[in-house]
Amino acid sequence: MAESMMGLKRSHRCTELGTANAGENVTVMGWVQKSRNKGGIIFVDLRDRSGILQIIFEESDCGSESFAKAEKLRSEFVIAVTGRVEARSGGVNENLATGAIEVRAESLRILSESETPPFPIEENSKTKEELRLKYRFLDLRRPDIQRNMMFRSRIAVLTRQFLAEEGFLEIETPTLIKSTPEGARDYLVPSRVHPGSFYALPQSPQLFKQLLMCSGYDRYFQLARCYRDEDLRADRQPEFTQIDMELSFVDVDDVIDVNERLIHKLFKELLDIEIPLPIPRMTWQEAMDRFGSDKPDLRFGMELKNVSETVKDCEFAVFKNALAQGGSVRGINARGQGAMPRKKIDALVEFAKGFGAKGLAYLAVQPDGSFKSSFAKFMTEEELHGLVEAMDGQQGDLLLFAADKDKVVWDVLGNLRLELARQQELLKKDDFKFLWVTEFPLLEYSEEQGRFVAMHHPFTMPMEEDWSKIDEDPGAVRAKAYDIVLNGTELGGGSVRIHQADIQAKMFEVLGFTPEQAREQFGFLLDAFKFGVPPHAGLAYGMDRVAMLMVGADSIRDVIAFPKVKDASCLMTEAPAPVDAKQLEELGIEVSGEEEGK
RNA sequence: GGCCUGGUGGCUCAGCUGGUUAGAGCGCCGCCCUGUCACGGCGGAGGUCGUGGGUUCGAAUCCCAUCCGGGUCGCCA
Repeated sequence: MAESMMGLKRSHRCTELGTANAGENVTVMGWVQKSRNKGGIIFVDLRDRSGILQIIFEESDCGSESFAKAEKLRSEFVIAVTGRVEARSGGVNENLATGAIEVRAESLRILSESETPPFPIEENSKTKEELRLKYRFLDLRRPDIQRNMMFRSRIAVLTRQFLAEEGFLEIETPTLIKSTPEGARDYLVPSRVHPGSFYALPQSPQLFKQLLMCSGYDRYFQLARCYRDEDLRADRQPEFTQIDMELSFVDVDDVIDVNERLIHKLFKELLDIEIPLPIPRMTWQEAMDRFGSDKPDLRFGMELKNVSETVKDCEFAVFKNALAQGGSVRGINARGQGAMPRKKIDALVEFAKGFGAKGLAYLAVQPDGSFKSSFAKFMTEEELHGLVEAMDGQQGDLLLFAADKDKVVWDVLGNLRLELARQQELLKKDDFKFLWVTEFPLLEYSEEQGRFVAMHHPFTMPMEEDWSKIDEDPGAVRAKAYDIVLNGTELGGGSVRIHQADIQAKMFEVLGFTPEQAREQFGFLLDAFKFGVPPHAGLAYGMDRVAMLMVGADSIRDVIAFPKVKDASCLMTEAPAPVDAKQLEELGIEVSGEEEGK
């Protein structure tokens, strides 16, 4: 049934036509969004990636053959229409960019017919994501997803353009690499030629971009696909794209400068939003103390206050014990929430427990100035007033306190702060608050592994003034590492890298690598560093997250053409899937009977 | 792996304190309609209530298991 488009050439996309084209003969092609057959006159909404255009069919214009075909049109048929652009003689449709015009069809070809799609191809789809992802090729036809994909493309193009102008070279690095046990789990790829040996897919191009600096390329970037075999989240996919860069002969400020200008350009050109420069900076310590998070959302206040000093002599056992064990007591002030019903407060307590809190102490300042509190009976009137004052508590405020180890207190209050903001709808998607978080700890202690691990990665440069503490107090050493944060999301991160062999050797030692293990894992990098390596630093953005926040999507899946679901499978292709025994045999991989039977 | 949440015609949902032939809107199919654009009118088809088991005279509804999504904690150097 499908007709050929021989002899036809598309002249315009649907919304490239306007009143200025009235009288022109045009050829448009696309999908039938909707057909309205009035009997002797048929209106067809034609859709392509640019938008919608109304076609009008009357037998006197298009002839009986085309008219008969027009009567058969159904949703998602692919058609080509040649005709004349006219100002509408009926009413203008204000909802359509092309609402003032229509194309009066002179001929119609049905290039492809369509079954009725399993769900409507429309904006703001209410269809379950499960179904949309199974038919992702149809879902991708929907205007909002198409806009997202086009927006994403512009991010990529502008980024390339900007970085090229700044002297960056786009260089590709391998995606079949050597596995490194630190960090996230690797995806492994078996080698046929080396049975029993595996490549890993990169979690990032980290080592290669550092080698490029050694090799003198000076400024590198890449839109790099990266892979991490960890569980998914709304903003995490097993494969994702980094805007990855590395620069030689620079320090922190140089990296920040060029990236602030990149961010400014993207927001200006894509959203016409002027991001004020310089972007504010905050040390990791300050971020934790004020917001309980290393990626604070600055769209609202509700900062944490440390009241350990204020309550240190009180008789409330929860506070006392936390302090006795070296922890702290901190609080947040939910302004105007003093009348929150008990049930809702209890829900907040449960929420807090989800982040490791044993409980959550609260104090509501009543309109008459009296207190309603879960712990008032353990404190003197004087102590209570001191606490309220320390929290700047006004009438009608709700004060919430967590007491525990610092790490728990930060986590609990940092997340509680976000939860309260969500409840009060303080998080506006079109409000973009950037922040650099700097001076991250170099190392953090892993209870699980019983040793210090790199917070960023083992090649991160410590701050010179802290380096002397590496032996007696490794946890106190700060790093020349920085994250770029937007509205509570970590958009990207980077660091100055170690380029001195002695510091690198010490790092490996602290991380528990023997010199042999370090050699085995990173020998090529250590070798490279023997032959003249420039000081260098870099940064990588999660490009999907950048796109997600810029378009206001709730999930990273909305800006990825073919995303995977929670268990890292693809509902459309059904990857991953079992493979032929013969394939496995070639790879030298044996399948145990148990697995086979499963 | 834990916790929360959802699965009922093609789509979105209602029904869920157990009780006749499981409803609605949209979509779909047929006929009619020359200015529609959420077109309209008339008629029609379409559902093993995710799957399996159990309780019961009787299960969409209660119980158990399991599958498939979503959120989140762990995890993500």
